Amino acid sequence: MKKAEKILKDFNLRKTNFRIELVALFLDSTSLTADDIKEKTSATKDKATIYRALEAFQKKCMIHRVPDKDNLIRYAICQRNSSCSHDHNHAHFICNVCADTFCIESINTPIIKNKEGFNIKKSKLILEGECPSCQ
Amino acid sequence: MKKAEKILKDFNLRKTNFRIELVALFLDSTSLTADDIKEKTSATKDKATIYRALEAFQKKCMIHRVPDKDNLIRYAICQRNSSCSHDHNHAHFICNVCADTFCIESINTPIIKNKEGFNIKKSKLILEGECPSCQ
DNA sequence: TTCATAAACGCAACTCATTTGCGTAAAAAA
DNA sequence: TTTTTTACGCAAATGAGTTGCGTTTATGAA
Repeated sequence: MKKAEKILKDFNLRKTNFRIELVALFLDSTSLTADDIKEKTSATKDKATIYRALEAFQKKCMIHRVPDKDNLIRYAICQRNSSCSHDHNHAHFICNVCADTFCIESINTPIIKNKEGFNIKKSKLILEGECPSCQ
Repeated sequence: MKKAEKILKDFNLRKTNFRIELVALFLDSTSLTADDIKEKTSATKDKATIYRALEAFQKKCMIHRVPDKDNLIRYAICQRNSSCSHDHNHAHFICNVCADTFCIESINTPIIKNKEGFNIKKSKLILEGECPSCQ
């Protein structure tokens, strides 16, 4: 069994042609939008199928949402698998050139004390610039 | 001359009824979406006018874009005016209850060294939780 | 292996924020 | 005041994402 199929099995997701291809694509990509997926997969051209697959993957925490340069829906595959219990407390980097978003696992989001009466429960850190390939 | 009118003059923007009302609304709000503006102003009901006013204000750096809970276009008035030269290197707080976005001027976005080959030019820090009024 | 069933697919239609075109109205400059 | 420039307001367009629904497929039980 290929790696993509094993992942689907581990996350208790059905192994359809499209979803197998999609997982393989995630394994080979830093992050993906619906449009990226449409371009880079052969199996389907239907956006509803794409969005529903993304939603299903995300519910099982196989992928996680990442920020996008143009506010599109964009996901990256989770590095540490396991169930949804693991945190996604790493920074994200958006490349201004290729518009891809990268997970920077070596930088954590800061832990910030409640301030000025705000009850802070979570923080997100988004970095911008040029990725290694685009400099 | 009222404060709103002075601001428009200072930023070299035309003083129309709607824009005067809109500046006054910004002065009285933490942040605003197009929908907020539609609800809270009397002068117009037209969304094109609203979006064009926001774009014009932003180009002169009278207002700055802030993150939104639902990825809508949302702006806040700039605290330190002056031309576009001033930085917006403060954190933003999104309230999960009222969905408003607050500028937290007392928290700066972190300055992060280039890492793993990424050329980091800018950072954004987004906090989430409950604002003082919603706790 | 076959059958039943729950889930995924594919197509079309829809929603909704935001944008654009264009003729008219109103500000600012001359 | 006249001219020029910009803003307004209406309508139509755009485009990402969603939903409905009939059909197909994967899976698990018999």
